[in-house]
Amino acid sequence: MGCDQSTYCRCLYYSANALARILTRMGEEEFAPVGLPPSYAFLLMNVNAHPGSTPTEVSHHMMLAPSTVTRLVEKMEDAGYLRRKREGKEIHIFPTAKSRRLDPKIKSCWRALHDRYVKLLGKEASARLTADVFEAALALEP
Amino acid sequence: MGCDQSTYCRCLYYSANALARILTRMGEEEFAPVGLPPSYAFLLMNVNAHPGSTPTEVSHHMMLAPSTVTRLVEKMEDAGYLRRKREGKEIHIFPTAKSRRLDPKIKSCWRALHDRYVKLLGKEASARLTADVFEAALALEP
DNA sequence: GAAGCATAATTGTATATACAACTAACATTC
DNA sequence: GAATGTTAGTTGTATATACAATTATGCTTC
Repeated sequence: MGCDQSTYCRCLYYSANALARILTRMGEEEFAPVGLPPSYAFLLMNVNAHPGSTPTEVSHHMMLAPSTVTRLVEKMEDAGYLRRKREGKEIHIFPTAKSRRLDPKIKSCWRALHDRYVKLLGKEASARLTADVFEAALALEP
Repeated sequence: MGCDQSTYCRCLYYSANALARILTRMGEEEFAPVGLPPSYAFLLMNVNAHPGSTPTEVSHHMMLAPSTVTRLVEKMEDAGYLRRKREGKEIHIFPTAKSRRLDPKIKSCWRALHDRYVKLLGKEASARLTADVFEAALALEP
């Protein structure tokens, strides 16, 4: 697949998007046991680890736009996993018992996802790639 | 931003998606002069280079699902950039004059995008990263 | 040459995400 | 203490993308 014309595969926009799509699909498969798409599971994991975070904080942690966090939190509140508390102009997000109970399962799916790509890429190579990709994201961030 | 908890940034799902989102935004900015989002511009570039491709071929080149290609081509046909010709059970996609005329501009925006991230990451590092990311995408592809 | 299988493309519907515009609360300054 | 600016969050709307189901065509085999 791809790259017989030797131009696309030298484009980081193209390659990074291709990789992200593949990992998103893998993530959806591996997170199926928790009954939530990976982005929601990540949000719960984040709030479980940092109860009382504000949307702004979450958006920094997860490198997402604030409006995206609003959307995700909204749905998880409707589904009974999170609770929002207004305090002045800030909002604090808290996990419910339901979210806490799910935490071990989320973490085990997360490990399964990790193991799956490590098996295909190799332990060393995948660790290096992940670090390089993350570093590039930081360097390019506006 | 991100990664003060030292867990997320070791997750390729998370890092790859973060990088892809940043590059998508950069792409949107750099491709603004052609008046099309980068994914459409890429499609035109591909069809200009390979007139008569089938959607299946394009979906392989661009590493996209066939249904996504249908959607993209549809819009570009409506906008007068592409033309579909049925031949038996296959479809062949051709550029119109409008698409061919746009080609140099698309390529110059593409170069601008390239230059922009190279400036931030360095020539060597970005070439290596792009190659590694692309190779990983191939290795993980189902 | 009809019945069933295989392949190509499309459509209906859903997720993930963002930007720009807006609202609400707070801070500053005169 | 009213006018102005600033920050936090939300909402309206749009893009990018996919999966599963469907349609349309062609291929095989008996």
